Amino acid sequence: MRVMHVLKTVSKAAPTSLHRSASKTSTRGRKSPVQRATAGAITITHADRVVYPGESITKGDVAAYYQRVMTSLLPNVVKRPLSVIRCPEGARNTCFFQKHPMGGLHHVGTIELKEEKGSLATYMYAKNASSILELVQFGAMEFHVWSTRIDRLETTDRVVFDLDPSPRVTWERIVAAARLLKVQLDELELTSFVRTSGGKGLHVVLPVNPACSWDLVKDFSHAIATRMATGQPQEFVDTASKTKRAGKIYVDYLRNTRGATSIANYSLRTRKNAPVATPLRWEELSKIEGGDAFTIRSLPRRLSRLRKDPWENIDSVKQTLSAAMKKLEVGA
DNA sequence: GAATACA
DNA sequence: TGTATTCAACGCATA
DNA sequence: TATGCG
Ligand SMILES: [Mn+2]
Ligand SMILES: [Mn+2]
Repeated sequence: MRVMHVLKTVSKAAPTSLHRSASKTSTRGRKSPVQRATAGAITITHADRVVYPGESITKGDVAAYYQRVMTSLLPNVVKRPLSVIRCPEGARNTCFFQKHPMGGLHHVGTIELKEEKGSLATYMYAKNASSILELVQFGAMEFHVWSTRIDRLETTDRVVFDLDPSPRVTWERIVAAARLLKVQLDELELTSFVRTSGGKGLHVVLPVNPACSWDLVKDFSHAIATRMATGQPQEFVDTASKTKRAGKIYVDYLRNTRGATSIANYSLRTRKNAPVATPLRWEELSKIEGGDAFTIRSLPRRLSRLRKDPWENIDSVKQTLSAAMKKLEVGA
């Protein structure tokens, strides 16, 4: 069984189905009945190729995973500039970060946008399930999004605090860091959300609605990061240097700049056990084992168990940074 | 993984 | 037709 | 200007 057809989603209510074809010769010569019958579907070639060697997880498993989580993945991905990490020969071989579209894509949106140097470049964005699955066919494993939307690139609707621990920081300290951050945001009357990164750390994310300037989210998140690093210098740093980070947690506020990306909810990571960046309820943090607690194996079970996405209401929250920013300036 | 160059 | 080669990012901060 | 970093 070496090719697989992944059908387009018909509607949110109807789950997608997945067809496997055992035919190896059908791809040669005239189009086979199978290919013709699945017009509009995405073909996954080399579905049996092992892409996570330690776990014997195949490219077909990755496609099936993304199909399974699709209705949860898409809301926070669609119509946002999208980059991928591709590993055409598996997570243990050469992987690369890709932001520009490659030849052969038919279901991925493209947008010309101005880069920092002033020139235009073409970026990708997901339009629907087919966009994601086509990128999987091209070897995409991880999905990274901008904190903005393609129809209003100069404003942002997210603040992302990326808590990046040095290797020896314990999980308990990372959880404490996220909770401390939440308390500070609560005091500023800002609602925040938390997710595992799929790596070692956590992300704390707040919606900004209506969307605001890049300058404002950067200044705000920088001010918070600096306050944490100043208040508890034994625990936090606000610069990326690994040397200065030793034994501490880097509060990475630089996700909050035009062109920066963050891992998308429900994206896999190219790490051992195929972990998933997983949105959580704050109350769950006490029983989570680590930033890689949910994996390609366990996440679908979690999804079946939950009645709604923990971040379901993120875009219903109306809040801005202006009042909070003023309080910070006064307190500084 | 796909496009290209070449045997 | 088969096989080898090449390519697939960018912006910020710091030193 | 050249890395380190995500
Ligand atoms: Mn991180
Ligand atoms: Mn290859």
